Amino acid sequence: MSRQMVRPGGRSARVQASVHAAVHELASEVGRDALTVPLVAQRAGVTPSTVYRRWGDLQELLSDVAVKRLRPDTAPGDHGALASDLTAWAEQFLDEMAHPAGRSYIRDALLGDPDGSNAGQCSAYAADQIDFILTRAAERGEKTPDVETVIDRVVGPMMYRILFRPDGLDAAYARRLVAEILGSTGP
Amino acid sequence: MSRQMVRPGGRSARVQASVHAAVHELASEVGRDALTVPLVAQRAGVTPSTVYRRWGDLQELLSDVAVKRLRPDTAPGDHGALASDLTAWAEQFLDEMAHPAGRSYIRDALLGDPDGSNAGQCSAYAADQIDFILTRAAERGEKTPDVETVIDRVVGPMMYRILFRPDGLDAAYARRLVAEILGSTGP
DNA sequence: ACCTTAAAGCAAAATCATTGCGTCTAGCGA
DNA sequence: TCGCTAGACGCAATGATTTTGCTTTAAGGT
Repeated sequence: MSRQMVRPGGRSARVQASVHAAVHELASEVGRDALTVPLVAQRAGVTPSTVYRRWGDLQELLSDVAVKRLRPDTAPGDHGALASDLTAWAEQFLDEMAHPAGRSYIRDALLGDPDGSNAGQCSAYAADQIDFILTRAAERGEKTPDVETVIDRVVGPMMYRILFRPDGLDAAYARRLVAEILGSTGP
Repeated sequence: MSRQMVRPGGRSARVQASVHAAVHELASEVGRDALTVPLVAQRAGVTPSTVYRRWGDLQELLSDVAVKRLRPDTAPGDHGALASDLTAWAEQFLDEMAHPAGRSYIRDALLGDPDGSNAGQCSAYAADQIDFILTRAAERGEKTPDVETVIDRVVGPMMYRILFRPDGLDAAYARRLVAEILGSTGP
């Protein structure tokens, strides 16, 4: 259940950071599939029981780390027009998510507690970014589709292909989806 | 890696059937999260090492079972027109997949060997059903979108919401997606 | 009917997961 | 500032799962 810190500062925070960093490092050293709780714990300098107590099991931990990694670290760029903003965002999204590492993170995020908000978090990140882009466009006076429409027509299809048919995805696909949605709503 | 049978008939097949059945039964008796390899093996009347040798780990086994369960057992119904056929199919698809059990199967299917074709299989099942519907409509002389378009505009969005935002999904959503795609291609 | 070999059983060893209990420390009120 | 207190961690014992070497079984071909 991804027990969150009750005491944000201090040791608790250090342990969390240390464990997250350990997952991160080991994932690239030995591969995601070779991760085990004892291995991560040793690298993090904590005991396995600490990890089990805080995260429950390896899946929860990985899910937790994945969500953090999937959080966008920067606001969508401003290219002056909705079409360019959305296209650039979709291209970058697809590029990051379609890489093997990105796919792993997504799958891990889907695995956390079923009712837990981990997958929902990821969805919310994307929705926030899209909302930001659309709001900015609206302030420019552009006619915009709403967030749900963009999710249905751009994010959904991209994610489906990333998860279920990871081959043959490229930036042109993202551009096509964006072009189609703007064509039916835009100027 | 979901080692397939090299010897289709005989003991190998019986073991596979027995193990699959055991997963199935136990999943409904004790819940999917309580499944363990030893438990499944005992119910199936095999030794755990057999399961580990054939499937590698529990995830692969569940993924294998999930794909089998997700295979449609019946051809899409004929309602006389593309719009009704597609709508009915989408409604049923959403209904089955959005239920907790369906979501579990999908998530399990996504977990198999990353390069393995388990997730791809599921996608292919849907594509086949859609192709069947579209081909039948074309034979009636109706103008139809192509399969990829239906996947992008109907299956992708539905699957995204099932996986990432499982709340507030209903048949009306499926109907809306189908209506929108036919509106832009159809009569 | 015999041979070959993939696949299953068996059992020991290794690794991982779980849990009770004592210790420590961050955060809080006096 | 100085204790309190409760949550979080470490340690260590216990139980369960996973892995592995070796043996046995039986399917499929000759």
